[in-house]
Amino acid sequence: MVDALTQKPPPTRQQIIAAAQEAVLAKGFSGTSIDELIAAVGISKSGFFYHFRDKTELAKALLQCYVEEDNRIFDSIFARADELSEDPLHSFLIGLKMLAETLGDLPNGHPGCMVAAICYHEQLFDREVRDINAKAILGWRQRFRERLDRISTVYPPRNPVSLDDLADMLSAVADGGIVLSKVTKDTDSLPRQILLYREFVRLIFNPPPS
Amino acid sequence: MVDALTQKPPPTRQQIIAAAQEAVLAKGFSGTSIDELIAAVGISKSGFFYHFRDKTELAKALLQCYVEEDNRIFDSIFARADELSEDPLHSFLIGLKMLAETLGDLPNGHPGCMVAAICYHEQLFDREVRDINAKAILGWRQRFRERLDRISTVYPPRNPVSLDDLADMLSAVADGGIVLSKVTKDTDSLPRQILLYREFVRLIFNPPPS
DNA sequence: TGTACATCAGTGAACGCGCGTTCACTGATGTAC
DNA sequence: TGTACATCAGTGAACGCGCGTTCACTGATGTAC
Repeated sequence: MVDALTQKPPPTRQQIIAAAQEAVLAKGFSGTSIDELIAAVGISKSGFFYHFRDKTELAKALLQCYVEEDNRIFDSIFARADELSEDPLHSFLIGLKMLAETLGDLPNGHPGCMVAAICYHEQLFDREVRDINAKAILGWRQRFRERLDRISTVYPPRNPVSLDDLADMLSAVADGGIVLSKVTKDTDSLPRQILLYREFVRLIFNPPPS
Repeated sequence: MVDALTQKPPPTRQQIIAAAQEAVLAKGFSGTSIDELIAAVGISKSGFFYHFRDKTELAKALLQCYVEEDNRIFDSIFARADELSEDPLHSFLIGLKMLAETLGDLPNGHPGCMVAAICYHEQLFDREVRDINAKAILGWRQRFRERLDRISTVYPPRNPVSLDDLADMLSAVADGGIVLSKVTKDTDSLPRQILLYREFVRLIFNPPPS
């Protein structure tokens, strides 16, 4: 759409993935037909099978794309946060604030989490796809766990919580916040949930007022 | 299964819904065929259409059943918690603990949240189904919001948070925790997320140590 | 108590459309010598 | 520079299976009088 006006349209494979992403998040995987994807992209059915051996390979690509994009966003947001503060707690809080803002700026709200969507189709796929999903979640755990570790050396937590669980909680609140937003059609409730999580982190690590 | 040994097997309609619930949470709605449901229940295809006008009416029944059951569980857990403490904060904390234990006792982990599953199929259904979904989430908000209101009159919150958002956060953490559990195959991470939420509530309302 | 009718909980056969997949083929571009 | 071959990014037609849905029908139970 946007690229139609610029020099190079995205390669066909990426167009298929983009169309599939939107459709799968709105109708489920089996509810999304190859016919509708090729109609959206403007190729023939055999064109689709040139890019993907079968439909489950599309699911794999969809998931991989989503996870990579997600990680790119996290990378850039929290790298920027690190530039703004050297204190690990402040940097994390700044990053969470920016994450909430980024999510709030999405025009139609977050389209949905592909990890959750695939999770609710797990029995349709082989171990490989499920492994990508598990690796994604464990990757986020590790990513945030590292920050929480650094924070806790400077600010010992006020009460003993598992830092792995606290790291996971961000994924959980995001996933749950997305459902909340989609179902209530309140695009702002996802960022507000992220900010609540931020408040929790602050309460846990902030030294008691002396 | 269990009822096969007792006097009366559950009525056919309930058997269909039970089979569908399991299948839909594992393979998505379109990925679940009527054929497999009637094979599981042991009736003919026309038998299915005696109970449901079409497939989307099954989705509606599925969702309604799930929400009602969920509300029954919340009712019983938090009623029991109210018996154990008159203090609104303590009662809520007790209820959350019991909720975590209940979820942890599920033998194969939580099978999945039907509200989230339907949410990721929204475009397949009409307004009625989506309304049931929205009403369910708003019902949970109201349910927990009332408790938070009572708590906050006794224990003014330590920092200004929206009690609606805090109520929603329980749904979000539960929904996200379910995905977390399913994807990582760690059935215990859902209850641990609930307990983290509990910790957050405690931190917000507990009076600072004097 | 017997008969007539109605409702309940299904059966069995058929239908036709849409789905994912395959296969032989093609024109444009790239590479070797 | 010309020719031969290979690869890329697809096309078009066909296939057959499974899907949701319909329709006429049925035996068992319940109800009216």
